[in-house]
This record gives sequence, structure tokens and C-alpha cells, in this order.
Amino acid sequence: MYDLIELFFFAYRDFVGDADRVLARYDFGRAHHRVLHFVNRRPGMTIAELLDILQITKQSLNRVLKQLLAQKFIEARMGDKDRRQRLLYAAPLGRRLALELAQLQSARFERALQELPNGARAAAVAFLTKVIDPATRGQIERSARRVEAQ
Amino acid sequence: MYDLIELFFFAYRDFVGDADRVLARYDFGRAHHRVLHFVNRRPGMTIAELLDILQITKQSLNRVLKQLLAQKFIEARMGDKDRRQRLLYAAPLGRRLALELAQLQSARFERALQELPNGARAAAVAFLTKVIDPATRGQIERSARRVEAQ
DNA sequence: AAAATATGTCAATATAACTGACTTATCTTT
DNA sequence: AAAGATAAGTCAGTTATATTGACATATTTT
Repeated sequence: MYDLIELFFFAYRDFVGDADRVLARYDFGRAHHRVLHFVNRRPGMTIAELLDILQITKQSLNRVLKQLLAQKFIEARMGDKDRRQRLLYAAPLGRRLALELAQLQSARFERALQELPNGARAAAVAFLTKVIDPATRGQIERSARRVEAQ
Repeated sequence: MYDLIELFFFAYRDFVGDADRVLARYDFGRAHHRVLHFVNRRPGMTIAELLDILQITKQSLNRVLKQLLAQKFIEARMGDKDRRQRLLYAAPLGRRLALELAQLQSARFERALQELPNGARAAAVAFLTKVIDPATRGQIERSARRVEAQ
């Protein structure tokens, strides 16, 4: 499996490299990207849900979230059911940046899939899904379901 | 492509997580793993080749390489053609650790592929290869060729 | 009223990287 | 043989991203 191990390393490095160059313009790093991505994709996420999915500490999250809030890429609203919660939403500025980054990374996948046979996309999804720990898969599904339920 | 973007993120995180837990036993990090992996796979690598493939600075490499040399996971021999070069080889300790880490990561891929149809491995290799930048692919091929030529 | 929960914050630390400047040894070219 | 190029090593300072541990505040649940 040495080929898969190395290909995975190089593919991931190039994949995140696309975004890194754009993020540098705003003095943001990968941590900002991850937070922005999930808040944009799962509007109304709480801090706890974000910590759960990113698997980082509260302090690490706070550092980048503070900047994203101050610079109006993300906005927080008080929870309606539980007023201790802060529900996070991508602000217009954040939605624009998240879209730009997602388009860059999508373009990479599109270029790759164009040169591959028809089932390639489904095969890639199936492979990556199986590579993920069942526990992690459960987490992703829970967070995706919460968004669909809105 | 949002599904592929997220799957790629989670799959890579779980993939490197396997190794992280083992590396922690030796007080090594991912940087040590990457250096050890390539030195083990491409015996006789020079510092310059390692820098080229890892795309890090000389200073960053030196920090981890020093430790791997001092703790006898890697050994360096003077270049025969060019005595300025240091040809790097995995020492017995390093070969053992590299194997353990590769087996862990291979097991993850094997588990994934077991549950997938027959062409899944080839499809994963094809997909990951196409995701990589052509320039990066060229680099990998060059370094692989050098090893085969030995 | 007490306990639990959601969030925020302070301080100190670790790691993996970076830039820039400089040295030494060796090889190549003139 | 001298000059220049190359391979590698090192010093110093900086940055990004994370960590642990301790504690504070507001709110909800029991």
C-alpha cells in the first residue's frame, strides 16, 4: 500500500495548498478555513458542535473564531432554545470567501475527474468514506442531519 | 464537490492519526514520520532530494533529521561520487518503526478496500494521482526513478 | 438551591514550520 | 591554481497552530 500512502500525502498537500494561497491574502490560516467552511455549510452551528467536528480545544477554536467574528466573516446569534449557546452563521464576507475556497478545491477535483472514467466520482466518494473511522463517520452524519432538519 | 472536500479532510485526518499515536511513544511528530518514510523508501537519498520532495526548508528538515540521526533511526554516509553529499539510510531501528507505521496505514486502506468492489484500489490510485499537481507528480517520478536505478 | 452545561478567558508551553544571514567543505569551471 | 558554484549545516528570531490547566460567567436542569 506504499503507493496509496504516498499518493494520499501528496494529494492532500496540493489540495490544501490551493486554499492556503488565498487565505494568506487575509492573514488567515488553515484553522480559519476549517471553521469558516463548517459554519458556512452547517448554518447555526454551536461552539460545542464545532469543537466536536474539528476535534480541537476550545482555546484553539477561540483564537481563530474571535478573528473571524471581529472581521465580520462570521456572525453569532444567541440561541433561541438555550440562550447560553451562540449560533454561528457565515456573514456575507465569509460566504464569499468560503465560496471562493470551495470553488478552487472543487476545480481540482473536477479536473481530476474529467480525465477519469464515469464512475470515478462515486468510487472516490466510496473509498474516502471507507477510509474514515466509523466513529468519525457517525459524527459527520449527526452534524449533517442537524442541518437538514432546519 | 462539497462532499469530496469534506471526505478528503476527514479521511486524511484519520489516516495520519494512526501514525501520530505511535510516533508519540518516541516523542516524534509528523515531520519525523515523513522524513523516515522517504528515507526508508528511497535509500541513499540526499538532503537536497529530501528537501525537494518534502517542500520544507533546510532548517526545518535539520531539526528533525538531527534527532533521527542522534537516536539512530537514520544513518548518513558520505557520498561516493560527491563527498559533500550525505546519503541517508534507515537504520534497523528506523526500518522497524517505518514498517510499523506503514502497516498501520496500510491496514486502514485494506479494511476500506475489502468492503469495496474489485476495481476500487486502482480507482483510488487513479483518482489520487490526478488530484496531485502535474509538477508534484513529476517530482515524485524523478525521485522514484532514482531509487529504481540503484 | 444545587448541579450541570455552554461558553469565554488567562497563562504557559510545544511543535512545526518559516525568513534571513552566514559558514564550511567540496566540486566545477575557467 | 583561482574563482565561482553547490551541498550541507547552523545561528537567531518569528509565526501559526495547537496543547494543558485553571477559572469565571451565564443559563438551564434537576
